[in-house]
Amino acid sequence: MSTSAEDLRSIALTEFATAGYSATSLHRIADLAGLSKSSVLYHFSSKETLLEAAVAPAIQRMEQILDKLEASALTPEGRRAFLVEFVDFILQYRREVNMFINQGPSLVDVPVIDCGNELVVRLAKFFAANSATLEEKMRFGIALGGAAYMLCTEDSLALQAAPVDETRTALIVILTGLLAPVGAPVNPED
Amino acid sequence: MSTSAEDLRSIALTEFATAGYSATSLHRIADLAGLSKSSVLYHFSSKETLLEAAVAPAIQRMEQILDKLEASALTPEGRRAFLVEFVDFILQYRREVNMFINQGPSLVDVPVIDCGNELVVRLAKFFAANSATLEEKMRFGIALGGAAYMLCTEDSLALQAAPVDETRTALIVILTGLLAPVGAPVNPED
DNA sequence: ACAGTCACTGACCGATCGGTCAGCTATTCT
DNA sequence: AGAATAGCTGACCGATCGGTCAGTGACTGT
Repeated sequence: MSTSAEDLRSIALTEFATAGYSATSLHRIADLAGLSKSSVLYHFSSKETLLEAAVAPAIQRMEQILDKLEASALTPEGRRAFLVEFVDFILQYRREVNMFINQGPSLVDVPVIDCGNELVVRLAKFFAANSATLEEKMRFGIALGGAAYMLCTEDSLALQAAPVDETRTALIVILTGLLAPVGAPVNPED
Repeated sequence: MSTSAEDLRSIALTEFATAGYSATSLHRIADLAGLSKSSVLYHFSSKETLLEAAVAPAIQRMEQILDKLEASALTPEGRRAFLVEFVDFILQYRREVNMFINQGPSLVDVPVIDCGNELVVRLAKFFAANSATLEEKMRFGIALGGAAYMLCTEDSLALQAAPVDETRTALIVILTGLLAPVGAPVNPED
């Protein structure tokens, strides 16, 4: 059976995302895992190493998505393909995305977080380069930050839990409307 | 000359919003203010008191806006009036809003934060009660979280600073589109 | 039987945290 | 002049932080 290492990674990720990295002690992570603090430091040599392990998969995936986005021409089809990929990405890695959105700016000097922040900047620059107006740039920020916020606080805000596929569909619709090129129809199927 | 109390409040608010409440030490606040930690605790009897003083005005204002919203019928005009008020609110209190959006869930048990979180829930419930579909509810969350995210990270994301009134106009346009009743025209002036 | 590795632990370390307290200086009030 | 107050400070406190280290029991390969 997969030993505690993966459990620790997941527990730490959840705590880092919900309570905050600096507000989460190794002691608490150990308690939640039913281990001692020393055991946590046996699997991960430091708190920062644990953070890196927690967010690394999300960073790799985001790099893939960005590479593909930057390589493709910005056709409407490419834009929509990216959007679906992006929605699936934040659905799958919602805890990690929440960390970068909420704590990214405050966790500078942690290398892996800086790396993630650079990805956000890359994404922002790509959209900024393809948007003429301030409004378009802001649409991107609202879409990214808003989707991440929505996914990570839906427990406390939404009064009942929604099925993932419904959430996914709604997200795609909303983000499509937000990120559509200015002047383009919001519902292309009309 | 306004003594250090108001300076401390503002410095603490900025640090709490950008670095996080638990990641900000009284020592750092004191340093930024050019005072000693003891002086900070002279003006505010505890770190939590300082936090309360920092966010209290925003909470009061938000309560006003919510009272007015809940008292008014949900006419399109009322909806738009609220939206403008809300945009001005997050523009004026962007640091406080950023705190509640990013750290609200993690700072439970701090009474003043709980109070602010209740306001967010009140706002969410109001919109949920007036929206039939999951998508509509999510539009609210994306609008709120996205606008707050955009305003508080525009320094690191947007490559040049935008004038406040341009940001305001763009925000109103985007949020109007997001929060418009389903089926309503996005641009009513057509 | 024995050496080695793996998973884990408690004791301990220095640093830093929020907070207390006695005391200092400058100004104000009487 | 003398008392009181406001603003501020350094020394100090217990708690907790991330991290180190010596050791322990279980399991494995020889």
